[in-house]
Amino acid sequence: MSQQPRAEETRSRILTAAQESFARYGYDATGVAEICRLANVSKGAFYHHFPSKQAVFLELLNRWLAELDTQLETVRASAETVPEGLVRMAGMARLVFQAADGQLPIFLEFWTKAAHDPAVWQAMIAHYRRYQAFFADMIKAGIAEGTILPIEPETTAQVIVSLAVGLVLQGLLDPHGADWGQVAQEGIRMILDSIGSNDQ
Amino acid sequence: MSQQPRAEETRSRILTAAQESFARYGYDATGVAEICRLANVSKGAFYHHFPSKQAVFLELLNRWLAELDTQLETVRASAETVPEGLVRMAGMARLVFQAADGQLPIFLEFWTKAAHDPAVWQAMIAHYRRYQAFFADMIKAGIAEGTILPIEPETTAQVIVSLAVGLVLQGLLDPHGADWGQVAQEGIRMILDSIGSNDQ
DNA sequence: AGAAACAGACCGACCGGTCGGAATGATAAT
DNA sequence: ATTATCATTCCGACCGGTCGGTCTGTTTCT
Repeated sequence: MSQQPRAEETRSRILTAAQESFARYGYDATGVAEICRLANVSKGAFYHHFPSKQAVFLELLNRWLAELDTQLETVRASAETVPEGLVRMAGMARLVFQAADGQLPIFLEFWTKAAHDPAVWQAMIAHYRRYQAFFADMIKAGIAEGTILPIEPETTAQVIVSLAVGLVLQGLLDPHGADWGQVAQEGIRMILDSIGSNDQ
Repeated sequence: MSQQPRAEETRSRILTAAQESFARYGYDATGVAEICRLANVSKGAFYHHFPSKQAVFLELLNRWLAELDTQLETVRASAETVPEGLVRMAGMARLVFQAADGQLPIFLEFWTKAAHDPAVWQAMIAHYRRYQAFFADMIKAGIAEGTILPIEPETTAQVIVSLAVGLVLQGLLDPHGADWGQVAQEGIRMILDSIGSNDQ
């Protein structure tokens, strides 16, 4: 696709600029011209690398989801027991809220677009269902290892994902309204309190 | 404001049309002309009743939040104990998900706009903080009546609101992916399982 | 040379909002 | 009862500006 080395760098600058602008102003409020200005790139270069503004958006979405994938998988692999893994993921939330300072709003853009745009929806739903399955698998593993009571894994997974999604949305709207990292910890603690077995 | 009876009806038709179109296509993708077409109203009439497209949006937001207010208050008043009230609210979710079929997407529009538009943000945050306080008060009442353990009411309230927000967002993205009403029930059940006292 | 990468003027569509005036209907003077 | 008056309500052509995307080159590398 890119045969000259500097092409890849241009491509990357476009993606970075788009991500920042989408996060700050929203997808619709961000013009292609504005992305080009931030990236120090001409419109010709933009449309040389991407067929449309939406294509940039979709690539950002896929990168975002892919990274979330690997992060979750890494934590799961590094935890001894399932409850410990869940608690550690909640702890990860703290990092997400501070590190991804200006990055979080784009999550909202993804979700909004998914609600109206079939192409975005398909990209989103595919990953999303995997998250449900990911947590359901964790619960099952917890039941198998005896650290979690034999409840319905799917429903519990949906509760956990709901909690996570809601936390992100609230952290977005009211970043300083609470210590969202701590709320995440507490939420997971409550859930584990309810579904965890005593003999661990 | 409206001195002739038919004016009020026109105003109402505009609001209804805008709500449907915002929900279906999103705020930005909805043109004023489209709203007028749906409402069988001219552009002149539109701008006679509203100063801008955003004003319509804000009025819809305030109506939406006000109704949520009264609904929550009604349930709280009708419940004997705090845990019972919370469970009943979770049960309400079922109605929300089916009745507000096409209405839910507008919730996402509200949130997205709040993230970028100061005017929308202020309207949103005011109500939103009241919800946090509302649930925190419920928890406090529960502690006072002895049905809930003496934990931090604010954090618990934030967990509950997170769960609620996350449920709505997931119901939006994947309406048939789960029985979201039941997930709501189960989520609340877990939380109560963790924070409820045994002597009730 | 020749393909890939880039530049930026340009285009047509669209959109929020304006404006001058036409219908409507209540009120009051005749 | 009829007409004159007048604010309210509504109409829709129109405007200024923006935006995504195209196109015709020019530059940069192999």
